[in-house]
Amino acid sequence: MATKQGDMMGGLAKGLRVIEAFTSDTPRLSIAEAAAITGLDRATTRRCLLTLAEHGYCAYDGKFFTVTPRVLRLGTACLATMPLPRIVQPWLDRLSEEIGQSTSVAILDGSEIVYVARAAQRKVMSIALMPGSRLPAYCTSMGRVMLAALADSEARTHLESGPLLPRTSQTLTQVDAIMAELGEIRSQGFAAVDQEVEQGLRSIAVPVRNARGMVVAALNTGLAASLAPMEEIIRTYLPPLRSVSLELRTVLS
Amino acid sequence: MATKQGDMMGGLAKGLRVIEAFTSDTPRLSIAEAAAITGLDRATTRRCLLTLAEHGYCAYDGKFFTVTPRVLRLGTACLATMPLPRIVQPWLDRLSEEIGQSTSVAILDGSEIVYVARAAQRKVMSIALMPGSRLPAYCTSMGRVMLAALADSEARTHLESGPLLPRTSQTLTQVDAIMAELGEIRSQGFAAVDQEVEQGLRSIAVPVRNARGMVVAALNTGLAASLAPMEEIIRTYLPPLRSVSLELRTVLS
DNA sequence: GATATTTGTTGCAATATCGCACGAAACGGA
DNA sequence: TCCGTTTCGTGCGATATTGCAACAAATATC
Repeated sequence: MATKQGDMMGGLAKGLRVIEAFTSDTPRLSIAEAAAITGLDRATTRRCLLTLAEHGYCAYDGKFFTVTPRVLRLGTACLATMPLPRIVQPWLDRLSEEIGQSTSVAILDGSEIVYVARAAQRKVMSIALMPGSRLPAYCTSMGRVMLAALADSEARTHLESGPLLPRTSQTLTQVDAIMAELGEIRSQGFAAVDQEVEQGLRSIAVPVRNARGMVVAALNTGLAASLAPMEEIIRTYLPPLRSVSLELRTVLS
Repeated sequence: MATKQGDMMGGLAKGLRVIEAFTSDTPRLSIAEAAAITGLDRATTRRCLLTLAEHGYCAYDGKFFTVTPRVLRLGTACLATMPLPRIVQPWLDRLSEEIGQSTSVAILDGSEIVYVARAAQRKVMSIALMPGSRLPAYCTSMGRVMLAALADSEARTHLESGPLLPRTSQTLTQVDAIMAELGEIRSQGFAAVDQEVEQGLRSIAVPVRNARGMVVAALNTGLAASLAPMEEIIRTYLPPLRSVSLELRTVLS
């Protein structure tokens, strides 16, 4: 019953691959370039792009295609349908004000975390994070908290699905080392990451559970490593994070 | 040459319509519901949804479909390819700090504005705005600034493309009245909107031009109406907004 | 609890798409 | 400018998709 041949639409799947071919590294694509990235035939890629252009998702200057803000509608359809951002934002704002640091909530999508809400205070990371932004799960505090909530086999699958790049000199890049860390996180109930995502950034995260106790997201805060040692960060910020997580548990269905 | 029959992919266009059927009002859809919204045949809708599910864009519990965070990738493909957010964010942060108010940058997409960057200070609006959020152009300061940059006929087309709802008692809802306001904005170089989007919110916006002088976005700030009369807002905040807009002009290609 | 309505699924003929192959056009390097 | 290379656009047979119609299962209505 699953994946029946006649129930699939090849054209749709191909078109979505073409949309995803547009990244910050390749914001403008010719037909041949898009074909090379997606692995589709040039003729097919061309038809996809022309269709996307016809419906306003792409702009075409006769040579290059670029995606238009219209495609944002596709993505925000998701954020819009997700009650989580709207629910957590007030808590995030209050928490951020209380502790004087940026706070974020993210969910897990495969081996990546996706920011769904954020209350920014100061800029500590070089990258600008906003709802929809993605970071790999293996090296982020929120990612590890959510991976730790999965079965070992499932977490391992996600860790093995992509390259574990050493983003800094301290990044754990061995699956077994990260699996061991997940065990630690599971028993202590939070994740602490010391400059593994970015040099000079320390962060801690706690799981966010719904009323049934399932981990549905992660809540974190991060600050410049120069401001405090990890131990002090945990002592200072873990209690308020846990407190907000507990409150959220009662309001999340 | 444009819109040639054989160069279009019906399946892709239909699938995108199905994705857009998911909104905050209708976050969970059965096959028949999605078919009703999109106007597609039930069989076709089913094939679209199954394809989306197969590729991880939808989740299916046997009865209802929901979009997954995976579709955010489609939308953020756009934000990621857009250099604008990354470029303006530092300016926005500094401006926001300097004037002590929230600032935003948005672009125009048809008759709507789309937030692409934002530096939040205090919460004045009831709705949470973030990159990707949309508001109608006709009643927002940024929307009017960008409509004013278009040819009259084009601006009018956009104004007439959707209903001009009175969001507050002060919202302009007549096309001619808004067109007159656009003329005013064009000559004075900024837009001031007094509680037309939301009761108790005043905002002003200036155009953001690229090096060639084309209006590519709008920059605004807004604050609670109780804090200052419009005149004072203009006197206090217009100069710093203009200053940032001028600086941006030199860095935007 | 029986009937009417809606919904999910499938068969099938009409129709559209796929990807290969080919010619034309654009590009790049000497 | 010339030639080699790449890219674009298109014709076509093989193949996949479309939407109608029909039916069974699930809901809704009385």
